[in-house]
Amino acid sequence: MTVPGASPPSPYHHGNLRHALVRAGTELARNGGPSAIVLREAARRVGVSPNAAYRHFSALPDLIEAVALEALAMLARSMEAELAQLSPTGDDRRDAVAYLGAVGRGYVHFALNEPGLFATAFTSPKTSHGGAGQRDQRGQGDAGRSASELLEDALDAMLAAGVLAPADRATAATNAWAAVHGLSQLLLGPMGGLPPAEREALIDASLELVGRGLIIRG
Amino acid sequence: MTVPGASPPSPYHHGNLRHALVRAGTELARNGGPSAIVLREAARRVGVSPNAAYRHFSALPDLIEAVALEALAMLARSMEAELAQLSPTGDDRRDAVAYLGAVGRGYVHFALNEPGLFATAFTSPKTSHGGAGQRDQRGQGDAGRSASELLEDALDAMLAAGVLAPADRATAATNAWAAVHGLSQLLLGPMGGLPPAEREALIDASLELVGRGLIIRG
DNA sequence: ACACGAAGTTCACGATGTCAACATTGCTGA
DNA sequence: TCAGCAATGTTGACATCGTGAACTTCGTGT
Repeated sequence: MTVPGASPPSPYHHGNLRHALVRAGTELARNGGPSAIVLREAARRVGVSPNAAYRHFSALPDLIEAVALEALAMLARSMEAELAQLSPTGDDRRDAVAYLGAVGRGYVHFALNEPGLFATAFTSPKTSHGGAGQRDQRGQGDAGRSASELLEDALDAMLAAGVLAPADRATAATNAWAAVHGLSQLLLGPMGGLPPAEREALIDASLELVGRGLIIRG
Repeated sequence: MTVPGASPPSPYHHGNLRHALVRAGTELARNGGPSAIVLREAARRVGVSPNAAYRHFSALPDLIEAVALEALAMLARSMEAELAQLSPTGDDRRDAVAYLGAVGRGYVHFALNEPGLFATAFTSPKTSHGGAGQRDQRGQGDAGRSASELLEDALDAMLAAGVLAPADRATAATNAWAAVHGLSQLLLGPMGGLPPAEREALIDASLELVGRGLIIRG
């Protein structure tokens, strides 16, 4: 019987080298961040010559970009996981806010659990130095929604439930994203080594502040 | 006439190699970010052999760290510049809030004007991958205050003026920092290429949200 | 006057990204 | 069916990088 995923034993023609290299690169990035993604090492782990990679990536930054996309997908999955353990109360207003909170928590938790991949996900393409770029809409989770789409969904729900002022809708995504992204960055960097308890408290406080800023006063 | 800053013509013994290397490294980081800091290139620009650097830095990460500190100082100076063009109204409450706004604006503007240095400033020491680390309290501006100290000053002023609830004081710094840091990151990355007008508007909206979240309701 | 230590230099090595030329494979059209 | 072709890997080579070891210069204190 032929196993569906297994490639027939051909020393040449790996089967799906591209995926294998991305996986290896992801593993490298997991500890060590984007700068730990080393083309030769990835090839070595896959058991292929270094230059074979050039059949699938124009150069190193291309591999890194592919890994970043993979990381982005994992981010989305982390959010989905948090959303999954949400139990709707039936109160649309409350549920919408809870939705947003779950999205935020999924984001921060991914950053904390996978610092290397998180850093890689937001290492901008080419030139590597935080420059501009919009890889954006790919990197989807299991439900086929990207991280940014999940956030937009939450905000739409809030708008529909009437807890978000229409005037704020436009900037809400950026503001919420910024708050959560910045928090993650700080928790990983300058405020690393914070005891988990305090950390969780800080996350909650931060998410609450986002809420306070966004939610219609009443 | 001997120029004050010029070192006497000694081919050996550069005079202040360390500073020179940091300056060269800073220039490299300015375009290209932390990964563009190349020890050999820095030495080359200073006109010295690569290994001379090892008399002043234990290894590459040490140089990068020094450049990061320099970048942090520039960040503080950017904030100070924004603060300088503030004209107090005499209304403590209003002034305190304006102070916080200026700090935030200085932060974001530095990030936008010097993306490479900004990225370098927040590249954590060693291992390079966003891990933990607290270089923190150095990297001061011209007034001798670090970026984080300037932020704390603003919050203290708000507390004194009664626009910040004492209960919020503890988490305020992190929240404000996170919002501004995240915004910078987004503006540089996924939302790069945003027309300057919209960008400024977004910055204002974001800073206002921070205010809304922090300022005592009334 | 002179040894000594700090600051630079040269030589050398292993690793990396990438180019050019060559080898192997599997599919495809006559 | 089978020759040939494009895709996929391989080998060899090169410039560059970070870094260790040994040597050289030079200002200084005794």
